[in-house]
Amino acid sequence: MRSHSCGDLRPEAIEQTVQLCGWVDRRRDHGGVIFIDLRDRSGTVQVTVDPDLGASAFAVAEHLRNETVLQVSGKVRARPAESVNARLATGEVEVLAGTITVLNPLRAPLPFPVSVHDEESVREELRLKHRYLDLRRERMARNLRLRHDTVKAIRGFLENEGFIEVETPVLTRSTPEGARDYLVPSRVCGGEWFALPQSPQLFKQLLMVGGLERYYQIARCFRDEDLRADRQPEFTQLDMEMSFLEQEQILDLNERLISGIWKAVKGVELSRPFPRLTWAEAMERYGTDRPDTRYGLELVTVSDIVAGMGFKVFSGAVAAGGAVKVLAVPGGNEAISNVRIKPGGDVFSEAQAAGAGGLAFIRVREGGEIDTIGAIKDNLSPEQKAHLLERTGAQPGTLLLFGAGETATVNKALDRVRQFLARELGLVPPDRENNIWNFLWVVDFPMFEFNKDENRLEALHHPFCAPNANDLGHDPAAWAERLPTARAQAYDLVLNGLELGGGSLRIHDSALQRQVLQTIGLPLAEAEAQFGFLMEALDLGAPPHGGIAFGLDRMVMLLAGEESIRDTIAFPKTQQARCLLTRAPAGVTSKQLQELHVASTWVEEED
RNA sequence: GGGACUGUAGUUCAAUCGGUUAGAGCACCGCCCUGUCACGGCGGAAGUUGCGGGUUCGAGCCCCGUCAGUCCCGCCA
Repeated sequence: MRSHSCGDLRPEAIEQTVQLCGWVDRRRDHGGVIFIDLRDRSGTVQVTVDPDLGASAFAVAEHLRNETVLQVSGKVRARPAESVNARLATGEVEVLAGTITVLNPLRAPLPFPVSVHDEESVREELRLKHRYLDLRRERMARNLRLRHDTVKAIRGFLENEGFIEVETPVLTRSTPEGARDYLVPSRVCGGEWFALPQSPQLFKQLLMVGGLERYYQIARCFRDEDLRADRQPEFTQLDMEMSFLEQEQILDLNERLISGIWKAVKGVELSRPFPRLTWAEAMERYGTDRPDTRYGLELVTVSDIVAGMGFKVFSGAVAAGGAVKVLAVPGGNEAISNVRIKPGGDVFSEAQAAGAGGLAFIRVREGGEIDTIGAIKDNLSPEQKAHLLERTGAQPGTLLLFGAGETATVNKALDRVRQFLARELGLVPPDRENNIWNFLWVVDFPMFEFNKDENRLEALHHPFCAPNANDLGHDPAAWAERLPTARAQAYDLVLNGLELGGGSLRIHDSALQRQVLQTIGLPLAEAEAQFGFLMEALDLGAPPHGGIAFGLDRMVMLLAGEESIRDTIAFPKTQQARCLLTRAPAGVTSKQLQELHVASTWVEEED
């Protein structure tokens, strides 16, 4: 319901007749004046009851509870300028009402305050149960408008770049790699199942084979995994794919896209090109493939310095093929007490949560003297000490935190400690409105990583990424041998330590595609059964192509300064993947199950 | 699957060491008020302290279980 005359509510529209609709804001009511919120404009209009109506203002207001839906017809009239309280922006005009019609009275008390100016926090459970009320509040209305502005900027930019938007199926086939699928039983093909897409990956590649050189889609994706503040079972991706472009061209285009979004939505001018970091360098210096570069505290590897020393925690880690790395904290001697680093302390707990046994530490004093446990101090030669201080750039007052063990564990622990300390030491801007935008491309990911549980390689991104041509070589006979250690032509866009999106150039050679699928342990027969249609398409004139996908919910979350993507989604689900509003998921009738050839599963589980 | 936090009136919160009849703001209801804009004044109603059990002379508070929400680990090509 919209006021068709809202556009007339400007100061110059004095004495003009208008009709408007909105919600009563009774918290701002006085007996003689009714305040109406026009939610779509975030504006408030004052309505004065015309005495000619024959009813007293109080008699009218009596029927108007907060959030009553009204239609008002009357004349716009000017307010005395001196009585306008601009700070509250309650409207520079008011309407002298000729008629006031209640379009919908409030038939039940409000479950929680809805006034658009009320920023009081409400339990999220309640907000989700009555999401339509929550959406009336200023915060959610603002976030949804911002989301709209973001999508509008995306569509505008890609339109200019020659992209066209194509929809891909939501009912598709289940594929073995990746997250758990949401499954949909087929009634017509009894016993067979659709899966909801985890991403439109294969379809967008097929669109490239179809000759659409530049595709995009605001695509809904589904993954049946456990939820987080930034993970919903259904979420939205900006999905893109391009033919004939090389990695640099794709990165450049996407930098311009992102800059365009930030300019349109935040009015921020981003500096380009965005910095690049190889995956190997990111892991080495930050211990993570999505480093937050808003602060320093970089990790330094000292394995070579401490190898063979008498302190077995260090030398043992190196001997076992692991690493010893240091997080140097300037001023850490002052800021971080021993208690916090030892078992039970908060810094210790961070490292432990990442799987580390603990943290060794050295405090650097005046004159390069060091303070640490005897086991380290007694086994450290003057040369080793000098090397350590030099490589870590330690100054008097610096605290050196050591991680030792398997490289992956050391990286994970020190990454966590680094992020924790950055917050503790106030290195991260605490304001929700993020005003530092450190974009970063991480490139040259490995094709695969080893999965210990399943004793096989698995694709780091997905098994359709093209390997680096130099790593692969030109001899197909050597592919099987060279692939496992090859780098991928893959890239992630990282913003302030969060993964905003990622993509790659794709394989357009069916033989190479088969080889990659085999490398991740998929037998040839199964690869054909699952992905035969892809390999066939690759053989029928597939152009070189590549693409990228951005998490739209996450992007909007960052733009809005929110900490959960739920606040960027109109109707999100709870951590149990339930919709509190519709109470989905829910049971169905046995007739429905029968038609779908699905056996009833209401069986009590053992133990 | 695991760890942590939260749950008190419609709502946001309080309630001392386990101790009398569980309080306050806003919302709601009634009366008054025609230039207010978080209007104001007077009055009122409103509670199975999420649910179940236990300890105790006595439980909102302690213990066990359970439900719901949130954060995190695992998981998320």
